[in-house]
Formats: sequence, structure tokens, C-alpha cells
Amino acid sequence: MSDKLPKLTDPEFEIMKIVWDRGQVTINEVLDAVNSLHNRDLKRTTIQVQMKRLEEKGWLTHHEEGRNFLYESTRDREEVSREITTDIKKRIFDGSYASLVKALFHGADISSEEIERIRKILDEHKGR
Amino acid sequence: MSDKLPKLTDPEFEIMKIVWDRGQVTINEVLDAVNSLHNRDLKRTTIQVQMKRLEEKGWLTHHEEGRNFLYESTRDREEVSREITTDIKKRIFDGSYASLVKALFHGADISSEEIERIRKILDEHKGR
DNA sequence: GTAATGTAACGACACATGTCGTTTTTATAT
DNA sequence: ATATAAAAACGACATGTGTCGTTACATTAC
Repeated sequence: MSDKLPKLTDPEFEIMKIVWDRGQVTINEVLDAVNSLHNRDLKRTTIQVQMKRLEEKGWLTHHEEGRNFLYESTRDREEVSREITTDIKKRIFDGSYASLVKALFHGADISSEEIERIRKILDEHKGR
Repeated sequence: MSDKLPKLTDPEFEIMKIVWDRGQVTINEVLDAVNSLHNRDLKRTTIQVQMKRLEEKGWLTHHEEGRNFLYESTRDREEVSREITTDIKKRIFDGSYASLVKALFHGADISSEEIERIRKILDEHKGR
């Protein structure tokens, strides 16, 4: 259980997603990915500063690779996803799984496949 | 489906929770609740400014009641909860319910009651 | 009617965030 | 060794946040 890191802002989270997708990235890769994925036209320095701040906050590390820095995440994507959902559950739904799930499904059209998958997940937690 | 409002910060959300709990509140009620619930010692002006900003953002309205303002939420609590979970699902789990639920349950000890309740919720969504 | 008390309004300030332009460094190609 | 090109560092700036102190206003108690 690694330490709690400072919260991510939206743009920071977008960058983290790209880092998780690719494992190791240069600033330029992130720049291109952000701009094409989100139809933006951010400048290189913008991404650079964001990533520097992410490093200051402990979410990224880098090492030099020739002329470039290669950045990678310090945190496992799944671990972070879990933390986020758990936090939402606690903060918004008073810790109740059922309340969260109910809010999540309310008025939604879920495919039978999704429902089956979720059932399976439930089954795995039967024993405990 | 009301308009998307600006995101809430953490302190703002704490205030909204208190407002939802009570329906109509004065600034002093919120102040007392925040300070006792979270062991803080915030000043009245702090809460006042927060609530004013919440009103500017569209989350609260107020009317005068004698010497005080009475504030209330413009948004239904459940509706907001739903929006938040749906947003998390989209932004973090690429829209997959199953991924979210899986992350949520990972390594957790859920009571059989909770599991049953969740099963019921699933059943209700069977038909569609 | 005036004093005391409780509220709302105003203005402030430090820190974080999102975004860049410019300068310095470093590596590569001659 | 030097010019060029790419990348990193630096510094900046507007806006948003969290937190107050102080001032002005209204209500209640004499």
C-alpha cells in the first residue's frame, strides 16, 4: 500500500492515462497523444510543466535516455483505480457498495454481457 | 437532466452534503456542522465565501428569512451521485461497468448482505 | 433612540493550476 | 570545433481556491 499522493487534476490525469498506456514516454509522445486524443493544440512547455509537477507530486519518475527524459508512473494503474473508487464510495456513499452500484446503474442500459461479467465478479467474492 | 455545473472542490462538496442532509440551512448551521464533523475551526467568513461561490456556480440558491439567508441545493443529491459515478466510469474505466465494479470490489471484504443487495439491483436490470 | 449583537459584504492574500514565450543546455552532423 | 536542432529549465501570468480580518448593515434589548 503505497502512500497517498496528492490528488490529480483533470489534465494531470489525462497525462497519467497516456503514461499507463505506454509504460515509458517522452514529453513529445505525451504531447502528441494529448493533442490528438483530445483535439487540443497545447504547446510542448505546457506538457513539460504538467509532467514536472506530476513528478514533484510523486506520480512520475524519469531517467535520461540519450537526449531525452523518459518518464514512467510510480503507481500501478489498477491500484490507483481502486483507490479512486474506494474513495468515492466512502466520500459520497457513506461506504456502502450497494448505494454506489445502485447510483451507477440507475436508468442505465447495460448489456446482458456486462451484467454477466458483474455477476461473475460477485460470485468470486461469495466466500468471504 | 439539468445542466452540467462546475466541478465541486472537496470543501465545497462537504458543504453540499450538509445542505443535502438538512434541506435548508443557514451559514451558521453549516459552520457548526463542518467544524464538528471534521474537527476544524474554520471561521464564519470562510464558509460564507464558499457558499457564495457555490451559489455563483449554480449549486445553491438562497432566500432571506428574517435576518438570515436560508440556502438550499439546486440539485438533487441522487442525481449528482449518479453523475459522479457515471463520470468516473467514463473517464477512468473507458465506460465499462464491469471494470469499475471489479476495481471497486478488488480485495474488499464485502458482507453477504451487501452482495445480496447488489444482486437484487442487477436483477432489476435484467430485462433491459 | 441608542447600544449591543449578530449577519452579510468587501477586500485581501498565499498558494495551486493551466498555459506559454524565452533562454540555456546538450547532442548531432558537418 | 562549430553550427544547428532538439529538449530542458526558467520565468511569467491569469484564474481559481482556501482562508481570513475588517467594515457596514440590520435587529433586538434596553
